[in-house]
Amino acid sequence: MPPKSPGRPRSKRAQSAILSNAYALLEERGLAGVTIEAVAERAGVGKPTIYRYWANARELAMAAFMDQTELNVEAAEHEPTITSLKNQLQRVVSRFATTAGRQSAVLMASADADSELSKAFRNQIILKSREQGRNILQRGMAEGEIRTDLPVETLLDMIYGPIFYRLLAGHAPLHDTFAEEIINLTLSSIASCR
Amino acid sequence: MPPKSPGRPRSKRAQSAILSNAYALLEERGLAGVTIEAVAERAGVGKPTIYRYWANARELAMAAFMDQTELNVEAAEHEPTITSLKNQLQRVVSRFATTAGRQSAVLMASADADSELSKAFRNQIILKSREQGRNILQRGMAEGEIRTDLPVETLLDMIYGPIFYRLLAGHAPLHDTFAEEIINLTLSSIASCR
DNA sequence: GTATTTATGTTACGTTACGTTCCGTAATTA
DNA sequence: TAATTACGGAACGTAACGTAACATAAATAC
Repeated sequence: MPPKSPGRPRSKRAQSAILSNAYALLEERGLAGVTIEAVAERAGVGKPTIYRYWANARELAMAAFMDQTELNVEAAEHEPTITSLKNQLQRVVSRFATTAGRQSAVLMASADADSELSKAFRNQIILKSREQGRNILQRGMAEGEIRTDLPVETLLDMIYGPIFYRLLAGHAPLHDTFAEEIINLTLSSIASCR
Repeated sequence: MPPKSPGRPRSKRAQSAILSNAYALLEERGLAGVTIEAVAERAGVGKPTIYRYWANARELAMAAFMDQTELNVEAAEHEPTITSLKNQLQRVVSRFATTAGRQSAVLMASADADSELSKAFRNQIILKSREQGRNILQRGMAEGEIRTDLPVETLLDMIYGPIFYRLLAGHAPLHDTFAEEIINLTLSSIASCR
């Protein structure tokens, strides 16, 4: 299965040492602590090896964060929409209520909008939860649980925006009941008339 | 009126040249373009003069942004709460839907949480609108227009969070009807039963 | 007026991290 | 065995940092 090209194959050991040490530095010292030279030293790797894969320290930090993040949980089939929303939002809150999660807002803010890796980071880390939420809402609409006359994009921003707002401004922590409160507030707006 | 201390007084000309050129660079090239050396050259000022006032380029950029920003509009006395909210949110959207406004999210994200100037920036630029919103809501509660059994902090995050979420992720622009849509969605949650 | 004090702009310096280049060595295919 | 590709190490030029030393300018104090 490995591609039979000649030459020394790329070292999986180096690759994963780079990513894991970059992530560790991101947690310990924040984005500013993720310098190529620091990662190279801690990972026991040469600087050119890092530059062969990533263009700069920011992109490496994004790759490291993505490498450590998996948010792929499907909603249960016949769950009420509100329950699905609460569960999903709670998972998102848990992921970002960490030291490194806080840094993801910094990463996104400082990202070069044109780079491919920035787009991937935005889609996979920042916006994936929003896409999942859209799917849940649309299922709820199809099943008649959710009103269909709403500006869905704005509604999604009101559900997921508060998380990144708190990460950014830091005026309040992402506490346990945050997800539930958001969905409860949303609920009274979006539920079909009964 | 000027304090009668001996010695050459601090140059108002230098001070304002530094701030305005820093802001111009922030708009033209983003936060990364605001380097001390670039500002010093454009402002016709020595580097040590800048360092006498600000600790580093980030703090200077924050000061420059604050210097250019005034968000102090009082709500009309006997306006309905919903109208006040819409007007205020619309003003906030207008301020941040600019090139430099976009950079304010970057600034906040990269801010050193411990610095005095960072705290001032957070309070004056990022959170001031939220405080104004809280005042409007509380007035509405006192006058019976707004339910009083809601988690106000979370509600505020759902109103102002979407703005910074869009600045950060850039998945959609801050268009003209954004403020109105947010408040309309909020409205059905918070209005007293009629 | 002269001395004192404080700020200004210039120049120069050491430091950090950048991103690149070159090198000898290692690991794999042909 | 030859060819190819990746590796880690060392060295380099560059950009901007933040600081220090300096002569000069602009104010107050005597």
